[in-house]
Amino acid sequence: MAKVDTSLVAHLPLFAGVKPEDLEEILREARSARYPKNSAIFEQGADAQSFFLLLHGHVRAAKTTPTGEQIVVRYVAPGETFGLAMAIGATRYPATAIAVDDSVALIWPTSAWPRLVERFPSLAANTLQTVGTRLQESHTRILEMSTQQVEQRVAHALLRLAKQSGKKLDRGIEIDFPISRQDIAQMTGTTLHTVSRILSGWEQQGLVESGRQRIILRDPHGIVVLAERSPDSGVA
Amino acid sequence: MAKVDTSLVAHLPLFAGVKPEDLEEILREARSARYPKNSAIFEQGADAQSFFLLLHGHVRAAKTTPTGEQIVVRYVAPGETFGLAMAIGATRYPATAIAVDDSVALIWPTSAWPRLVERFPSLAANTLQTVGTRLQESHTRILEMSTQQVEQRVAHALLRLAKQSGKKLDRGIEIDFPISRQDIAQMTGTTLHTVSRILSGWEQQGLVESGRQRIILRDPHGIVVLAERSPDSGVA
DNA sequence: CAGGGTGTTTGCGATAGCTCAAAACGGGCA
DNA sequence: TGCCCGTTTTGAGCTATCGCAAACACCCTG
Repeated sequence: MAKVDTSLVAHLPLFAGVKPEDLEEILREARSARYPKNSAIFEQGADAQSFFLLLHGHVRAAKTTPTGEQIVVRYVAPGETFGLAMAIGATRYPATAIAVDDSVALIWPTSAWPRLVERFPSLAANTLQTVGTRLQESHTRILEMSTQQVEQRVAHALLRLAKQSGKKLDRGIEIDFPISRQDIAQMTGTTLHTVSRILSGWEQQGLVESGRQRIILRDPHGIVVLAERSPDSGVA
Repeated sequence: MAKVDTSLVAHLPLFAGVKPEDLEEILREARSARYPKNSAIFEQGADAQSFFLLLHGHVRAAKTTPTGEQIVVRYVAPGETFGLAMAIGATRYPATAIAVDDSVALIWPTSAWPRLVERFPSLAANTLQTVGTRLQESHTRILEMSTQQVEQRVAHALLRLAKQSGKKLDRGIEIDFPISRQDIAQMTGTTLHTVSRILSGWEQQGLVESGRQRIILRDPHGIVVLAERSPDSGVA
């Protein structure tokens, strides 16, 4: 277990207002681990023994129904925390976390959280902020699912992914991790078939370029237009 | 402005782990106000000058799209906090809060939050817990909207309302505040027409008894069955 | 007690998106 | 290099739910 360089994480929102020497103390309680592509980090319903800070790679958090349907709760990008069950008073993970790319994360034992929060109250405040933001985003998503059609929802989802994990290319913006039609369907509350049809259409119009688990937004602005277009203002 | 009796609020999750004398200090910073039925407490987009703890009544938090569509984010019951924009680092309210019944709330100025959290770190921890729980619920709602049909979603919504704000009657459980078909539609991502049709059907089967802004679950268990029934297992 | 207004019910198309089915595709691995 | 498997595409019906429209019922007010 290599020692973590504080300079790599000092700027993260989680550690805002934490003194460098304190940060070192916090990091001493963590270990780091590597997760190969497609490996599970934790399973929904399992005992929440740890919480995580993603350093490299990308992680998909998904929730499964008793009947086996899944939705993608979110994609975790480097610098973000996940598996914070303890912070919300849960003892089990409410979702499953899978590395969608080779990934590296810092891991703290859940049991360390109360002590850390006591010693460094800004941790609680910072986490509150993050969780609050996620709650907002979650409400936005509900609003979208209630009021928008599938095409607009897919547009919004891609734009968010591009903002969070977009890689600038000459030809456009590429989503920087493998993502399937199925994944997008599970983010937007539709089926992979519908997503496929939509992307095919967009490809024809030159809005995107896509392939197996790969999407490039060639005309981000055009997609913004789609995302904001009111349901009936179709091109005559 | 009458002084608030600590015994009324001491047991609330928000104040868990706060010493009685500290609680008094916290309450000294608050004032209380009365909101008549159907009055606005704050508007989406307005400057978040205060945060609230509901003492009596019921409050509906709703989010509006640029195009005027609304969804109900949640109903606030007595003992719950709302308008915590500051906790999540926002300066404007992300939703509109309306008293659906004559209501009374404690009000703190947003500016007091940082000081309070500094002096009483358990406030942050407790709030984190609450917000985390709401995030969970929010994810559950997304899961439902993605995977269930309208009838099941309405069933779940009513069951949650009954649990949160149900009043036991001989004939069943009554939702203890005025709620319209439209409101339920905005909680479940459908239209008031569809909700009306569903409730009419249920009324025929003796599952509910309902009228103008009033719903009584006459057979809660029957509704649980509906809520959990897989999409296709209709009665032949 | 009548009037007006909000909330509710119900009918009747219209349709977005689902389901089922099958073929084509692409990439990694032996 | 060729095979195999997971992913994507596309077609063709089907239906749950919406959208519109109109009639209705209840409650509060004057």
